[in-house]
Amino acid sequence: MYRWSKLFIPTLREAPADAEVASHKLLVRAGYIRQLGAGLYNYIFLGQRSLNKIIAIVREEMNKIGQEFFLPALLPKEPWAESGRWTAIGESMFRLKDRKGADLCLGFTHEEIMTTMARSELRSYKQLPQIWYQIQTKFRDEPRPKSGLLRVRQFIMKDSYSYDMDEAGLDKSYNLHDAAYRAIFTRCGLKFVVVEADSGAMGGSQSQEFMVYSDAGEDLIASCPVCGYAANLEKATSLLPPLEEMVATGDGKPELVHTPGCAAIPDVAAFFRISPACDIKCVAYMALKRGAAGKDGAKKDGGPESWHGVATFLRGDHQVNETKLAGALGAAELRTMQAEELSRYFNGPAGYLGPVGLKVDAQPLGDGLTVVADKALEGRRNMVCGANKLDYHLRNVTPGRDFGWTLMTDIRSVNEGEGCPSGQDGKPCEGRLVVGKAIETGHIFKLGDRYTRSMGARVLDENGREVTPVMGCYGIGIERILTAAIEQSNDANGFWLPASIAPFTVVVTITNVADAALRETGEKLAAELESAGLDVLLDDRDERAGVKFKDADLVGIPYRINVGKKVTEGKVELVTRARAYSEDVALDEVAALVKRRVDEELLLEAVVAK
RNA sequence: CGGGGCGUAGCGCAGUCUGGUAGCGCAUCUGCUUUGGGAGCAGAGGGUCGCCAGUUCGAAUCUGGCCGCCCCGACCA
Repeated sequence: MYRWSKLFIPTLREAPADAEVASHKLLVRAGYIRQLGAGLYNYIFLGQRSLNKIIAIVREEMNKIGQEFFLPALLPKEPWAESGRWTAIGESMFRLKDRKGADLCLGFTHEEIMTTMARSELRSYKQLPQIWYQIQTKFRDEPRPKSGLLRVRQFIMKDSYSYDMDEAGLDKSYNLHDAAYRAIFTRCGLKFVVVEADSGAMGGSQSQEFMVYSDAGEDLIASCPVCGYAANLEKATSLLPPLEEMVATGDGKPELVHTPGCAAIPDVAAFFRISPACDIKCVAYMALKRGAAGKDGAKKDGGPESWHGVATFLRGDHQVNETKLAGALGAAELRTMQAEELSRYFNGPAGYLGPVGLKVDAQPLGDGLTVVADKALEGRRNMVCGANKLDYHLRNVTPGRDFGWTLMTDIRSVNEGEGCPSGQDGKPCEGRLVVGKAIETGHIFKLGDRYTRSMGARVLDENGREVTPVMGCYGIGIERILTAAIEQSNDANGFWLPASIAPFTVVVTITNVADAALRETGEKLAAELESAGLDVLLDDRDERAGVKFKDADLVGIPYRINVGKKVTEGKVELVTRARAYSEDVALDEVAALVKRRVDEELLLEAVVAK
């Protein structure tokens, strides 16, 4: 039995000044964590205990579908060079050299490393499918660690990898993970949503994220309250209401209009008395192309890097989504054009850039200018755009007739209030999208043969022919489960965790340890609760009752039993932290009652999980 | 990487502008009193003022450099 008086639970009355989000403040105040450096945290007793409970749930559910491995975190360069990611993953990877000067890195993820196993060991279709997972530390040199445990440089991840003979097999492995993840997050008491996610520039056909709504989150989700459609903003699409086009003037061909001082979209819209939706804006980028590895992994270091000019054109009231854009281009990185680059690719000044008269590359990321037109410009007519000339715009501009592009695709972010893109039987959903912030706690991913092919994994099928297995990868951020749970359940006094992941399920508070009778009763009750199978913390500190109540409210334990004056009447107080609800219970019934409540909670989660 | 802020005792902060040898609250330790919502009284301990260099008789304070941490941004010209 754990006695608070003997433990190191350094609670703080005040939050550290540099903590912003609730979970960060409370994790520190409750004595779960202490900061070591930017994005680096020490996990102390209560924190480690809670993480271990989360890990136990993850492990239990994962063991139903896969096998646990444990790979090194210190990794040689070679597998990464084969896949092309030694260069493709830029500065996010921690790199180091050993005493012989050989390149190593700290594990960022483990597709390559798992696949070295797969290719050297898997030979026959009879051995597939395989699902291998590990629960292990990951290292990422984030540009900006932030928000306590939400974005850190070292964290624990459950990562799994599936190997199947074909797409149908991959579908099965993927669906097994989908179900396992739903069970895990449900058992951890999270109110989560599953959203369509960006599958990235590296290919892959499908991916889903498991999200917990929270203002502390870094992702934006578009969702439809009517049909349940939900997608990361990096992926979401929407239906746009039809627009009234401008009436053509003159001969209907592009016409130069003097628009002095109208560099910004609102000025242009006001000048022409039009909605910004009838304006075409230009956002110019430089895109980084990194050489990928050859198909057989022959090119060990990938090709050279090069920057290419990209002009994007979209509606004046729309925003570029750089994830979509990078995906469409196959670019590793994007940055906005500098002044000198603008003058190299365009004749006109910023604020008056337009698509008419540009020399457009036929292939993306060639030697000239890649032009990407947003899909929402398709079918539009008589729009306004910059004339590539100071203080001049063009009107009567019709996409396709008056200018061309390298590619036309969806590169914009959807906005709240736009129409839901889903529908059934040809009938569109009538819902309007809402956008909310969320924490990503899990991500599952169909990779296809991206790694198995580049690394040369092959097995023989039933007919003795060599085939490249297809792969999926699946991740869960362990600390993020804890963080998200705290974000969704806290108040000014502290937080409460679901019994399944709380460091203790019940704290027995002896209100006055100077009273021998109370102390004895508390000890006996704690022992009774423990033998009922509950994780009990006995608060036997020689502190005033108020101090112990405050601490108990702070540290995330869902139930508290106060052993106080009413013991003489054979009663104790049961406090349910989530509802701040207090009830008197007979001393000889309280252990059974708490046990029943906890079991009901766990059972409910288990049922929902199925 | 760009911008902003901060760095003084375990935590939260004042002192810096105007240079004179460091303080407050909480926490900690001792004693007494107290014991149902972060107690009271009395006493005590604890700080290379982020680091380095400079200016000065004298630097937490002024100057320069560096380091660290936090926040915003790294998308609409």
